[in-house]
Amino acid sequence: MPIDRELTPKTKRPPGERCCEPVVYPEVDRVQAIRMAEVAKALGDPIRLQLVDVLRRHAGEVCVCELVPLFEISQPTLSHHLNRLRAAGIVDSERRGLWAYYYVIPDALRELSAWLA
Amino acid sequence: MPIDRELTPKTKRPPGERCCEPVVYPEVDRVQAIRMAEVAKALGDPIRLQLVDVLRRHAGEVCVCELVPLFEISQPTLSHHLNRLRAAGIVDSERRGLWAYYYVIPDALRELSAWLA
DNA sequence: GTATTACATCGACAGAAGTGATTGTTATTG
DNA sequence: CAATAACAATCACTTCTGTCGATGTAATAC
Repeated sequence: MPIDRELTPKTKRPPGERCCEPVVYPEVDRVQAIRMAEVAKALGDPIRLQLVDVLRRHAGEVCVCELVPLFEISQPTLSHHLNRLRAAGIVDSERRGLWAYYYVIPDALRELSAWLA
Repeated sequence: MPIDRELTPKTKRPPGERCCEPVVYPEVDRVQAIRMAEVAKALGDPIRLQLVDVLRRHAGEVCVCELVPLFEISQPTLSHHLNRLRAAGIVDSERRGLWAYYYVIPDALRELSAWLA
């Protein structure tokens, strides 16, 4: 697939002169990139992505035991995935009696979403 | 942080009767989730995220040797990250003489971006 | 009290991933 | 031709990640 922008070819440097100085720089700084990459990494698993999909449209409606049969994984593994989502700041939970209700933290996905758009 | 929706608490099941049937389901199916998770995973590294940030605003302008000094990693490691982005279908490259020009594939991020929004 | 249920934590394991030194490949220069 | 430059590929190493079985904990039911 060709690209639609003009290439700006370089000429070979004279011997001894090292490669090009950078001419462009990232717009997102390092700290921002680390934050967004952490969120992206947490979403980088199909099960976690579907979990977030369920949770953000049914906050407070589903307990963990209802989530387990949605995926072909064991309960400890699901618990682990929820932990990873929590560590990334994407979800949090509330306990009511025997049941735990997870929900997506509002605006947790906003920075990444804005950058992607 | 409390949630703003009403919880729908369950009552304990009678002995022997196993846990709740799922009442809600993901809206994104498995195949879709695998695709998007693959993209998210590739973005789940600060360097790769900044790489995409540079490339999508300067397609065809930067050769790899200009990218190396932007990050504190070796050239083979940068090459490895570019390979991962390519494997995820996010970027592709074109060779011109000694130089390789990477660019972000149009719409490669669209599905994930749309789901996040 | 005991039994049971929902969920978390721990331990272990295989496979994936990030890193760099070294080597290989291709193209340009002289 | 030889020398050099840009980039990719290989190898080795360490750390991280997904998975499950077993165990632990807290709450409810009897």
